[in-house]
Amino acid sequence: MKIASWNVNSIKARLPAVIDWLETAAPDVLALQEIKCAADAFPFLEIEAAGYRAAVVGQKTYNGVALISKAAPEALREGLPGDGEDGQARYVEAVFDGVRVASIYLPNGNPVGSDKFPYKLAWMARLKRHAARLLADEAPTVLGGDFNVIPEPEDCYDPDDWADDALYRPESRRAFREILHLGWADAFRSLHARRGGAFTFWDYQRGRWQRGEGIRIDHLLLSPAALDRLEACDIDTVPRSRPKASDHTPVWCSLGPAAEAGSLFHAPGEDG
DNA sequence: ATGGTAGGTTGCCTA
Repeated sequence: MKIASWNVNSIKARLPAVIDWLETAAPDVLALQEIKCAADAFPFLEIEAAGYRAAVVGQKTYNGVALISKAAPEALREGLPGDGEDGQARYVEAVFDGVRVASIYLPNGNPVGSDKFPYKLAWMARLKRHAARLLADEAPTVLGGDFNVIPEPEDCYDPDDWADDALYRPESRRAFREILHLGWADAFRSLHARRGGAFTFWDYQRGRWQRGEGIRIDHLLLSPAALDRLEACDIDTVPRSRPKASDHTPVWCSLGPAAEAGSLFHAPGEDG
């Protein structure tokens, strides 16, 4: 089962690129962020013509997330619990063939001196609470999305350039680690221990793509049951290389079949 | 110290 995440920076501007990627990469589930449109303005017909369906939590102009899938979504959750006053469209979650997948667009948080930074940290605290509850569920789970967090120095072309940015501030990185420490695994790092220079975002400005100066902020966090099934994970930089590209590129993972009941553990003495 | 680009909305915000 192939699961991917991609911040498309407007689904309308990126529709041909998304259709092309669905056809070439053939994910079972694709979590989109920054679709920048209301649900009733989402291009459902074009997505369905490509053989997929869409669960959309939309918003005009800003934010907006979706789950594109081959299978029908079950147990659909629209919005992150914990603040009924929060109207920003940043979270959608559903179960596909027994695997729960979330599409997360975590707040950017810049500039750090503004109220956007505490909003980011409060949102991360809400996400932590929800992520803890999800671990109590038996369904293997993938939290995919634009987390707007650079976890470690090797996830950035030049950490000094980002020292005071909300994406790299200690508070943001600590909150990200707190979620990991609940029992979630960064799928990319699980398979590529210290591979530096692997990025998912390159700023449109200053020729960052051409210079190879990116950051890794799009992540797939796996619950233990999903991590047990992890077979591959990588970043597909091809979409970022094309004309009219999003500033982000897809990250994907593939999960093998679920282990059968009773085969989860080795019998005593089996390993010698 | 600043500006550079892209997208959406509308005379400016977000990233």
